[in-house]
Amino acid sequence: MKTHTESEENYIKALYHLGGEQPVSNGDLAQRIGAKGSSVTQAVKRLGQKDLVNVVPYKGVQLTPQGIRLAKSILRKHRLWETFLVDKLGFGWDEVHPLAEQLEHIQSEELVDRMFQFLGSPKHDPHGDPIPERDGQMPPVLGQPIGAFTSGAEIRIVRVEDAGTEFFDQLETMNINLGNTYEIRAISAFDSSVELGSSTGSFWLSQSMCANIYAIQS
Amino acid sequence: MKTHTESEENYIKALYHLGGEQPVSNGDLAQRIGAKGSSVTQAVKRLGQKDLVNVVPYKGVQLTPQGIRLAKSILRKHRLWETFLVDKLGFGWDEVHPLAEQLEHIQSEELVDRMFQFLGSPKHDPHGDPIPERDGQMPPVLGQPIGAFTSGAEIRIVRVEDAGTEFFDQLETMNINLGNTYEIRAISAFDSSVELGSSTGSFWLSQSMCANIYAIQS
DNA sequence: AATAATTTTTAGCTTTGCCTAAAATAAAAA
DNA sequence: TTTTTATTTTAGGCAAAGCTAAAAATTATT
Repeated sequence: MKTHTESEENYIKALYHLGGEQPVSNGDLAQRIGAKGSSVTQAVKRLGQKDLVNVVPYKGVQLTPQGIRLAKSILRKHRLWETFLVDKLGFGWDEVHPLAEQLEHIQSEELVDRMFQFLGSPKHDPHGDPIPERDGQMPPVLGQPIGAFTSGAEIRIVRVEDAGTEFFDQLETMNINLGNTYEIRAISAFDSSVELGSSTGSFWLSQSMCANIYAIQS
Repeated sequence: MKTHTESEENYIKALYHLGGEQPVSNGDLAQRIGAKGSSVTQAVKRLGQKDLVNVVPYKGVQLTPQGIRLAKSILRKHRLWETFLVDKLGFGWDEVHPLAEQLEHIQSEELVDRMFQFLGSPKHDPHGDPIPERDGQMPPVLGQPIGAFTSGAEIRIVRVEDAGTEFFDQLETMNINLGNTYEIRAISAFDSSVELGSSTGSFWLSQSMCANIYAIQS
């Protein structure tokens, strides 16, 4: 696999994040990358010449199969690094993202493979997001938002949205972690907040918290 | 500490490698970096504007105290990453250098500190080279070339020069590793090769091998 | 000391990747 | 269906980093 610049990889990542295999508008891409539209126009032109994207002027940009492969390999690296940083180095959930953005550009298949092994062949990263496999296959996206369960359900937290530092802080202060299990005690008809119960007591979770926390029936 | 480009960091590293705190000629630097003299001239001009080096045209370039601090911090990262790759991921001695060259540019004090802890606060990297400390202090450079010992001495291997893949391969096939202990059985008056003995037998080491392997009396 | 050889610098060109401002196109409103 | 608004592209600049070729300075050799 050829080698790409960091900027190129960032565009590919953004494209995959925004549209997956679907086309993405110049404007959305510009916003995501944090550059001006004109810069994006030429950047995607360069990517087009490398057959990583298809560009239809004034219409949108779409990843080619090659582009998708690359996007997944970057995502794999990103999520493996996050797993390493949290599991092995003891970083907090909210701290690892910017670091992983640097580390994901390190070029070495061998390193990725060894890291994967070292981490115990994880299927999901510390937020519960699926880590693409070597061949590009995606493990299942786990869980449903807590708000989707009905009263009485026994649930286990399996994933949290990357909804910013304040959200992660709130999780921390409420001592909510992946793997925790709760019983849904009540759902407010007024504001859709949810009462979760465990052996150590019970507490209420706002609707916006619930929307960003995913669980499965256990 | 401000943030620098990878190219800048590579120049600083090369400067430190070639001259330490002493001035270095344009030509030597160019050769080390793998660029043309003219490119080096402008590069060091840029570094001069950032107060990382002092440039005397036609004479040479010298790291400033700031530059030295930066050089050591890069070297610290490089050697910590090498340690990680070998100790934790099981890479071979000869494989880690190019990878560490990428990883040494990752910007995060926190990451370095945590990695240092995770590795057990190592003082030397897998080749036995000293890892600069947080504050820039250098642990001792260990050992003397094997050729410097006299017959009968009990020695322990503590460091090997980074003398290329073939050298490392040879170490591997001869099963020579850091920490191994031997007795110096004989020194050839003809070609200065050395006979090393251990519990499992004895063997002869050429002068060039000896020159790149460092040991201490044990 | 004068000339020859080497090293270093300057001048000018290339690519990547970003910018602003103006022109062109597409989408929405009248 | 025009006209207005919003989006996208082109055109022209700028900085980092590299290059080649020519000029200048330094070092070495008669």
